[in-house]
Amino acid sequence: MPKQKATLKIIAKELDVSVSTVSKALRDSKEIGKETKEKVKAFAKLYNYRPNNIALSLKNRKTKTLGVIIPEIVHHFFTTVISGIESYANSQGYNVIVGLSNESFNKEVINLDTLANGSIDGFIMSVAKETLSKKDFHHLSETIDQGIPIVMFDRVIDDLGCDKVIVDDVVAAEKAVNRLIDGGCKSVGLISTKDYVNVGRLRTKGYEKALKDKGIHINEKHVCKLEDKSVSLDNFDYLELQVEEFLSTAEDIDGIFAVNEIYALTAMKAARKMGKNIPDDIQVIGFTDGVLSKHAHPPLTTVDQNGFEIGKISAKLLIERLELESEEEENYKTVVVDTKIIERETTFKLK
Amino acid sequence: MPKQKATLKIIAKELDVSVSTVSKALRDSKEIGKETKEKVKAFAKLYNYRPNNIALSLKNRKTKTLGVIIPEIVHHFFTTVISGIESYANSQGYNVIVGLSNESFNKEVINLDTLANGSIDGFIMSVAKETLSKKDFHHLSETIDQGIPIVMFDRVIDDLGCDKVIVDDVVAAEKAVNRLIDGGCKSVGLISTKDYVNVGRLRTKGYEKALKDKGIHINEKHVCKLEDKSVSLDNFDYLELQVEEFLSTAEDIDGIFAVNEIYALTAMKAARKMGKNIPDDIQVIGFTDGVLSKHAHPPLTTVDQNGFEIGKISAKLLIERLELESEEEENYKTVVVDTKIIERETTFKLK
DNA sequence: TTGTACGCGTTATCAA
DNA sequence: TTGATAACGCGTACAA
Repeated sequence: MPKQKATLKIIAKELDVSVSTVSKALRDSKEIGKETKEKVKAFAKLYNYRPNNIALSLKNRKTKTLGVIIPEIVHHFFTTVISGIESYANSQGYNVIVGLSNESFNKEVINLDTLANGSIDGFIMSVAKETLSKKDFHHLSETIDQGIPIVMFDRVIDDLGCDKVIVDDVVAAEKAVNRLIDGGCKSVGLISTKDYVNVGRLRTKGYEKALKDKGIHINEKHVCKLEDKSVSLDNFDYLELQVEEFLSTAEDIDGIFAVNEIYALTAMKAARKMGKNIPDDIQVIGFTDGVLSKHAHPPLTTVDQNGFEIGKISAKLLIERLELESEEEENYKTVVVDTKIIERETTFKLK
Repeated sequence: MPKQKATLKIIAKELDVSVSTVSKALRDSKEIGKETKEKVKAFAKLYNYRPNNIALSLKNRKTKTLGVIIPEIVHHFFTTVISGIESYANSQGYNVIVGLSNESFNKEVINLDTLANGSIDGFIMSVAKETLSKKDFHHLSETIDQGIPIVMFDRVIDDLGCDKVIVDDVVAAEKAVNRLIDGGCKSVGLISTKDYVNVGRLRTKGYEKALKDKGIHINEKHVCKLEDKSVSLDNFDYLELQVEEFLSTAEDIDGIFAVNEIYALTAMKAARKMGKNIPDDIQVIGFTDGVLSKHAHPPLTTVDQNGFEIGKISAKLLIERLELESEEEENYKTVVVDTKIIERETTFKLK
């Protein structure tokens, strides 16, 4: 077993030919004689030669790797997106390097900075919450200015020159609410976040729009906007209290649209505590189709964000841009990915 | 805004000095005059100069990036491990490149192959199930022979020259079973995988050991070994059938130790279907503390694998080996990470 | 104090 | 048909 890694140089020396001959032989150039070619190839196979990626990257000024920066990785939506990115990237001969911002502005900047120095050809990212609230996007515009394209998904910044992949939260929420109404609900309640959280605001908007379109008056007792630093699992108990209070002051609610899984599960738990049955007394639809929904009791009907598709499209947009010869083409796209409702057992079947 | 990326060469030309002067000035070499230094530094800052990682990698024959290859990323345990890896790696100036095998032997080989050609300095990986059942590890030993170190975690191959990070599955399983017995269970059932899955086999062993140590005869009707390509969520229905059958042929079971979350939840579901109450009729302990356990109904008592720690230690071991000058040191370590039981509501409280 | 030359591994171009 | 050279961007030993 050759402990030394094979390079063109080593093969050349061993075979007593020049480096360029070896290179050409291996790439099957017709410049090289049949005999030499065979000799070189046999030797290369024996020594298990592989071209050195780094050298190629340096030469081609392309690394064929994508930098993905996300706020958090222990999170179903983001991992699904990564899955989609990997899948498409690999199929196109690209690798994926992952950076985590942990929702921190500084870590996001550092990540961007380290990777931008030649390690990657372009970024796919979802912005950290801190960055969003700081509204400081100079690191993003700077990397774009340096000629490194970015594709943003989900948490997106409006006026930034880059491709974007999003879900239409308003439409998705409308779908969910309509589904509840079609399933027979008379009073649909909403469990959302405070309005400063982007997705919460948009999904609330969708809720309102759906009701208005059906000519239903919006009862503010049916709307619950939770203060909730991070939709994590740690503050679950506090959430529970808030939701119980909400449900007990709006006894007539027979359908709930919750803007995420956790809220939906909390609502189900609270309802059950009040002796209500799901879906017979209250139907529930959540948002984001994660493991929780699938394994809830009963399994939760949800609006699927389609993370895999988001990832795939993001990778596609980025790679297309990377491989576009003319860098002039600055017609940035925003792709809206479709959502669909995954029917499970917290809603009645439609006939 | 400079659209062109700054290089030493460009700065040198612009300032009409030599490339090495610029290089030295930026690295604060005392060889360079104060004036020149300042001039160069100012210019570099203006042009936002950063050394090109790729060129450095080529020169140093080190990429300062770690390749992580895991079977699946939409999976709580693995993402927790990645989190730990990232955290330590970044603190040491390393990046992390992620490859997914999707439990496939071929994809694992391809991933290893593409990354091994200079893109990374070493691997951290958990082996695909298919690789495990094929028992074909030539790709692993070959990359090690090429001088690229591997650290394996969780799904580990015994006779392979590399560092390993594992949880003592036997002991952890024993703990779980003992906990059930201490909690009053008379007939503890096991839901595990077929024996060729390493962790399944070891946890089964722990189950058997715990019973033997208490002088309890092992009833083969109490043991269920599921055939299960990937513990994913897609084949849930099929799983359910198998578990239901198992439970109905062993009616006396009053405690279940399941080797993963999904199996545990499936068991709970099946038990409930049979009219049994949890924990009153059957107590349950799962393995791997993920979101599912936390939000199960009722919340599931589990053995926590401590993925973050596993990731951190893996990264530490790998980086230490990478930065070891003497490559001779082949005293490979196997670190055993401790597990603990997270008490929730599928077991009785101990007095 | 500054500049030249070299090498990391590869390929493209041009010369032999 | 083969070989030498340059270049990608960097750092450093050595020469000026």
